Amino acid sequence: MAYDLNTEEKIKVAAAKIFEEKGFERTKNKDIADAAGINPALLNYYFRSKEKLFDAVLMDKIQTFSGVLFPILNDPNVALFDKIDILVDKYFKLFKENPHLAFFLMNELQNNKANFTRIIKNLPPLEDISIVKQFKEINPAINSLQFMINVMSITIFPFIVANAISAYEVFDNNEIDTIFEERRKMIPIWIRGMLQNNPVK
Amino acid sequence: MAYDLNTEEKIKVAAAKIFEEKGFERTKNKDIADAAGINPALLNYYFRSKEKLFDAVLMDKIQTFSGVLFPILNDPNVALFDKIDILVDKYFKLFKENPHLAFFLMNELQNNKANFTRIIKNLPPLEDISIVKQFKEINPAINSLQFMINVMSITIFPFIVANAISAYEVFDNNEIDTIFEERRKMIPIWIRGMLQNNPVK
DNA sequence: GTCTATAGGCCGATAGAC
DNA sequence: GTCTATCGGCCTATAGAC
Repeated sequence: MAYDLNTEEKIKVAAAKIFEEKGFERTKNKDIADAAGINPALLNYYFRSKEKLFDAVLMDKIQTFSGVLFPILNDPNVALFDKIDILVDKYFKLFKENPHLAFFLMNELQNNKANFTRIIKNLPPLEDISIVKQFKEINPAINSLQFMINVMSITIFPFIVANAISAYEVFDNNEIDTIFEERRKMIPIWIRGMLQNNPVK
Repeated sequence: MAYDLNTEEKIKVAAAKIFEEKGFERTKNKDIADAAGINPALLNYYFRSKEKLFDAVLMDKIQTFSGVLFPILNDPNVALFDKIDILVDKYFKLFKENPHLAFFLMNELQNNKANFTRIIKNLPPLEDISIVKQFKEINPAINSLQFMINVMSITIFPFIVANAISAYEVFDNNEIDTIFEERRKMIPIWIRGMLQNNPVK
């Protein structure tokens, strides 16, 4: 915890960490207060309620996640496999710094539909997004959406599982790093492989 | 709710459904009692505590999930791509019947480490599992674990997300069915494509 | 702004009647 | 076995002193 934060910022930083690890219900105001080194009553003083604090934190996290995603996917000046390369690279950095982020957002996507609905409804239609057009150029017969699903799946899902099982000591940290480092390099190649081998459905 | 169940079974069936949808904390004893059509006190009479009821339900669900997985992956009489084909097919059926199952288990993998540790520690070593050997036969240079991760990722992750976003009405149910039906057919082909295109790391 | 004290609600568990 | 009534703990929120 940095010492130059004001009380409001301390609360938000601590809350972000603990909500991400434990979710809304299992996080108690006292947990946040202890982590922030403040009195629990201050949480209500600054944020009115636990729920409003949570919403503020959630919005930040959604922004962090999608701020990585959309600018890359929708930049027509970046070629398809460069896009995938950059996307994978950025998500690997993001999840390394925020190991619970993917899991947390997955959870909230399920629990907290109101907050996500607004965001999803504001996205441009799929067929207008640059990467979707690029998939179609390479192979007009394929379903671009399926490839987007595949890229996201093989990028994000392993982080969710790896983080969940990290406490089980099936692999040590070095092994996990090696596995992910290899994935970072291979995912664009795997996607290429999927595309080449793809007949009309 | 079937009418020929005894009270204990009614409670467990109702609990399985609601715990799967909402998780442990957000599920109240009263929710289960209402769904089962019984008095909330009976939950404690039969299962002693909410937590013990949850554990009983969780064990069943882990059994359902892994009961699909391991017999297929470890059967040396089934060829590699037949394995993948069967695996994908079975999981698609399972998740269609239990839309929240993958999400629920993902969650508990994170929250409920004690219950999973025992199970994971009892698995055979990776290199002894039939499908891992078969990956190595096809291409000795590849890392089989990575392909297992890829198969599980592109199979399971889309169900987690699709279910979570189903309330958002981005796609209607027919579209979602079509997308998943295509995935069911394509996943083995995609995996083949990944393998062919894979140099030594 | 920050603290202590406590109100007030919710919920799991149990006692005890039937 | 099943019900009603209630206890007791936990936790969020707030009143009020400093």
